[in-house]
Amino acid sequence: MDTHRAKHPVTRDVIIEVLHDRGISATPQRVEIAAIMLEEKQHLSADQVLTRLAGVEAAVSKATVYNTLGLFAERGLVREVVVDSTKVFYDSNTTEHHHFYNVDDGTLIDFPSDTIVIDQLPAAPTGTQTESVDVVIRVRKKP
Amino acid sequence: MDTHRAKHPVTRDVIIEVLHDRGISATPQRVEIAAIMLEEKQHLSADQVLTRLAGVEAAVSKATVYNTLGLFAERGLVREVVVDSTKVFYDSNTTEHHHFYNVDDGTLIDFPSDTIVIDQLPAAPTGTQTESVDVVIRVRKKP
DNA sequence: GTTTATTCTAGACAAGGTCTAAGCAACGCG
DNA sequence: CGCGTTGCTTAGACCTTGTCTAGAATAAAC
Repeated sequence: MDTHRAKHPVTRDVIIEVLHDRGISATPQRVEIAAIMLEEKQHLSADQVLTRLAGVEAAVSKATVYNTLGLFAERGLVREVVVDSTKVFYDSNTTEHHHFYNVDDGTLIDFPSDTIVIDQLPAAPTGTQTESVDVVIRVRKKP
Repeated sequence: MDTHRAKHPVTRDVIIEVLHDRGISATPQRVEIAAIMLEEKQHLSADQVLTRLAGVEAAVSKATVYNTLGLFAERGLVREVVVDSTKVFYDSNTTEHHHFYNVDDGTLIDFPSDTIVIDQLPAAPTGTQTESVDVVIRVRKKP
C-alpha cells in the first residue's frame, strides 16, 4: 500500500486516462499541466501554473497554459473561481464547495457546501437557467 | 408630491451632503461621479462611468474615476461587485442583496437577501473576520 | 508514407487598472 | 495679504492578465 502519495498521487498513466475520460487528447503539455493541477487540491492562477512549469522538461508556452486551463474547466476537470478582478483561479477540487477569500493576502480556503444551508433559492430570470451558485465569504485579518 | 424622480432624484446639494456625511470632501469631479452613480440603482464599471462623464462640463480623468470609485466603495457609498474577472462593477444599491450574473451578456440583476436563506454559516478561519458574504448565481440563456 | 487535422509556439496585441511627476486649488497661519 | 502645506486632479507611461495570429510541429487518418 502506497503511503507516500501526498505530492505525486497521480502517475502519468493515470493522468492520460483521466484526460481521455473527458475527451481530451493527452499531449505532453496537457499532461504536465494536469500533473500540476491534480497533484493536490489547490487554487492556482494561470500565472502560477506557468511558473511551476519552468522546472519541467516539456516546454509549455503561455498561450497553451491559458488554452489548456480553459479546456480543463470546460470539461469539468477543474473549476474556475472568480473572486479577484485581476485574475482567475483554477480549483482542482471539483466537489461541491464554496470559498473563503482572504482579501489581505489573496488566499482561498474551501469550505464544503454542506456547512452552509441555502434555502429558498430565488428562481432564475425568465429565459435563463442556473449554471452555478457561488458563495464567497470575504474575510480579512482581525485588527 | 414629486412623481418625476426617476432620472435625477438627487440634486447637487444633496450629493454634497451625502459625501460630507461619509467624510468625503466634495470636489466637482466627485460630485459628477456621485451624480451618475446615485441617479438610480445600477451596476456600472469604471469604464462605463468614464464614458458617461464625457457629456459633463467638468472634465474627469481616468485616474480620478478609478480613485473616486475606490474611495466611494471604501466609504460605503457604493459596493464593489466581483463577478467577471476582467472588470469590477460598482453597485449603487447598498442594501443587503445578492446577484444573478448572466454569463452570456454580462448583465447583473439584484435579488434581495431575504429571498435566500443561509443557515449555519461556517466560522471564518482563525485570525480573520468576515467582511461580506457574496452569493452569485450564474445563469445563462436557456437553450 | 503522405495527407489532413489538431496542437503548440513566440510574440504582437488588447483591456483594465495603477503609478508617477507635475500642476493646481483650498486651507491655515503669521 | 503672502505663503507654505496638504490634498486632489491630470496626462500619459506603465504593468498585468489574458487573447490573437500566423506559422511550425505533432499526431491522426488513410
